[in-house]
Amino acid sequence: MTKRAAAVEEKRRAIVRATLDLHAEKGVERTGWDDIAARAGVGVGTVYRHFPSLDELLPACGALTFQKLALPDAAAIRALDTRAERVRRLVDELFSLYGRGEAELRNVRNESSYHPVLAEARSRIEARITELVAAAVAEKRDVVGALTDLGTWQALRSHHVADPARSVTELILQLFDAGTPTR
Amino acid sequence: MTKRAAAVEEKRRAIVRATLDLHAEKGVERTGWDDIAARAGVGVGTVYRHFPSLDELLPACGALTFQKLALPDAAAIRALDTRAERVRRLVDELFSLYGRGEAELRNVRNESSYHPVLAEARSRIEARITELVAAAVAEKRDVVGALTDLGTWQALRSHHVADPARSVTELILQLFDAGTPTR
DNA sequence: AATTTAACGGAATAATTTTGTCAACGAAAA
DNA sequence: TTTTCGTTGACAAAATTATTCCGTTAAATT
Repeated sequence: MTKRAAAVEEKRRAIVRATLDLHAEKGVERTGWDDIAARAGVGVGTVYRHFPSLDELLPACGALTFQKLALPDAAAIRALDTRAERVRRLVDELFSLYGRGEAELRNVRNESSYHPVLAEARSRIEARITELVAAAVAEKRDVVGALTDLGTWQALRSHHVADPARSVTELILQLFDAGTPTR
Repeated sequence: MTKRAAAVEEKRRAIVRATLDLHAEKGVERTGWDDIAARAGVGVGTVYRHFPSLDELLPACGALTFQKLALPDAAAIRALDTRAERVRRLVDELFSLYGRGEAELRNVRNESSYHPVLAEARSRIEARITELVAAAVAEKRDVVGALTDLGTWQALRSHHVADPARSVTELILQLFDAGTPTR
């Protein structure tokens, strides 16, 4: 009873992967069952057999997504001795997170308003990011939070800044160094 | 023939305003004719009489929106003598633009992919912003562009930074001042 | 005042999209 | 060989969205 089970599991995986792809491409709301079936190379009936409703499908996607995101741990940052090190690490961790989860994070932001599952994912993620920032700096958390925010990263990205992490790290450190603020 | 015409014009205005409100609230795609009619306090038939299709309605909204946005003029920035002044002015202009057109600019970004009208508006807006940045600084346009981008502004906003314009202006000026970059 | 004209409203209808089912099929398991 | 069970995709049901139509109303015209 194993060849069969393997095939089933494979289809299940294909369906989840197809769903994730489509979500990344056109968002959660605009992704329908037929889309998923077509993309996964299976019949609609099969999709329904595995996931009777979005309440089964979305969590399956969510699990994979969180696995992919691999939210960084605040302890690793807190453990570092100097602020400069912590900031550097913070920015590196966050920006590589954004890099590997760009589409997912975008959807979570854009569609959380009308989908509870996404709203919950969003607050989980944002809570963790807040922790990370708090672990890195004790002051100016607002500005640091903003400079390491997804929105800022996207801005750096779309303006083709060569090394976003380096730029932001330096900006933040200057922010603290600045004994005599310019002007 | 004037009392009638005035009433008609008033309805027309109500419809456009309702549409803009709804777009701001839930996006263009999720706004339907019935929504618009209800919000404007008119019948669906009336909406159709004034705007037979989205091809009439959206441009009407667009015109009002661009009027509201009042895209800043690059010449005003270029005319300033020092870089510090130009940067300060750039940030002020852009951030107040973002402040007054937050919802509209968000939609233009989020929905430009599936609506040509929005795509065109987007490129018009972005072209102008690029001009403004170019008028303010000759070097590091990428980073300056990023730091004054809508995404960055939204990040500052959501992180409750007290005075986003001041913060960013200082960051940018430090960026140029920094004789000896930190570390 | 009577008549014409044109906008209005919104129920009714049509079109589209989305969701969900099912009987026939076929390959693995018994 | 027979049974079991996942698969399929055409099809039905439902929900959503778009569009029309005509009776009503009020301004304009005569």
